[in-house]
Amino acid sequence: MARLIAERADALPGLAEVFREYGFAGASLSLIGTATGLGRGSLYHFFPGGKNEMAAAVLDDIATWFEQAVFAPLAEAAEPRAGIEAMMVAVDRYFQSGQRACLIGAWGLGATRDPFAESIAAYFRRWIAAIQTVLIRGGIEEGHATILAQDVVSGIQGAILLSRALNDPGLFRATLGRLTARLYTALAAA
Amino acid sequence: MARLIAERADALPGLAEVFREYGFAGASLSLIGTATGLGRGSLYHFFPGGKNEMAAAVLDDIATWFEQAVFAPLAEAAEPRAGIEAMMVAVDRYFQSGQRACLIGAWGLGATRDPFAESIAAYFRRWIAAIQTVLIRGGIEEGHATILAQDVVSGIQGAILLSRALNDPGLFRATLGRLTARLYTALAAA
DNA sequence: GTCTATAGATCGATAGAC
DNA sequence: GTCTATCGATCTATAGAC
Repeated sequence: MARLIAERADALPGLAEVFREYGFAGASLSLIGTATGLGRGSLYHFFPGGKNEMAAAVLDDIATWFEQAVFAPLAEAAEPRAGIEAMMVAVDRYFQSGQRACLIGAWGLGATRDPFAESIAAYFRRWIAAIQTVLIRGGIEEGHATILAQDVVSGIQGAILLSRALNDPGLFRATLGRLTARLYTALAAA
Repeated sequence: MARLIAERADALPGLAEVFREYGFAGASLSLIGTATGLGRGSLYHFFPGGKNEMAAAVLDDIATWFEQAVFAPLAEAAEPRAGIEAMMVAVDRYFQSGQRACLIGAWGLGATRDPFAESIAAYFRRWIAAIQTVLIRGGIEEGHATILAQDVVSGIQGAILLSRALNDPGLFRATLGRLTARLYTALAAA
């Protein structure tokens, strides 16, 4: 039987879960060891740079995942509205209707941001650009597309936060629906 | 000359700053001692329950501050639009155009939420209710007022997060402006 | 590559002098 | 009330056996 953890990448989901739930400072090597099933020796074998390297790898992994599971379907859809719909479905699933926090967003709020500031900023810049491109392709003027894209990303992050705080997944899904409708309206008017 | 820290309340701003920046787990007693100018002995004199009691006191203090500095002007303005304007000005100043994180929002995203879940939820419920009341007073139907109020609170939180992540205070102010405009439009149509 | 043992630092919290 | 000293626990990281 194959080992459960054969390479570095296999540890990333467990790592992400612990970091997301406990933050960088709160994610102890004990918690990480339990979540990944790896001892200290193995963890430092895969991540010689310790927690910092683990965190960087997780951020990278999330960015890669969004690239293929969210931005690609958004850009490659035959039609802007279909792309937006695909993005929203992926977002709702990934964030579990707002009950699963956005690790990158949460880290941007505190001092954890500093060592990873550029990764965090790049993630959001990329997301905004991906939406903006689709809106421009749909005939919306560039400046307006920028504002709409920022509002959507900001709106999704706010909805995660509020939906989690109020323990109300319905609030997240309803907000996603209204954001989608706003983009459709803007596209219809363009 | 009077002591700088004469009572528990005097330590709260320093405590809030450390908790906001480093999170609950990352806020060590060393950092807290430096920020407040208090030794361990004094801290445990004022907060016998340790970090948990400090955190609870900070959450309480923030809720009280919002009550008088944000919700009261919102409710007591002669006219709904003036109340909303007063709220937005207070919010922009308090969150320093999005460069200062919302401690309560950030804590809701991680495991720190658990011991304080009710305080966190109550803060956001109260904020939403305060806006909703003003909108209803302005003639907006209750269900619509709920959605608008949720969108505003969620939008503010998302704008803090995105504005901090992108290090762009202008994004926060612009988003506040658009949220205000949406409420004005809804009020004008009511 | 994975383990245990442990170093060395720091953690939250307490005790007792003043 | 405030301090210093210090406890035991836990932390990150390393070392070395297998």
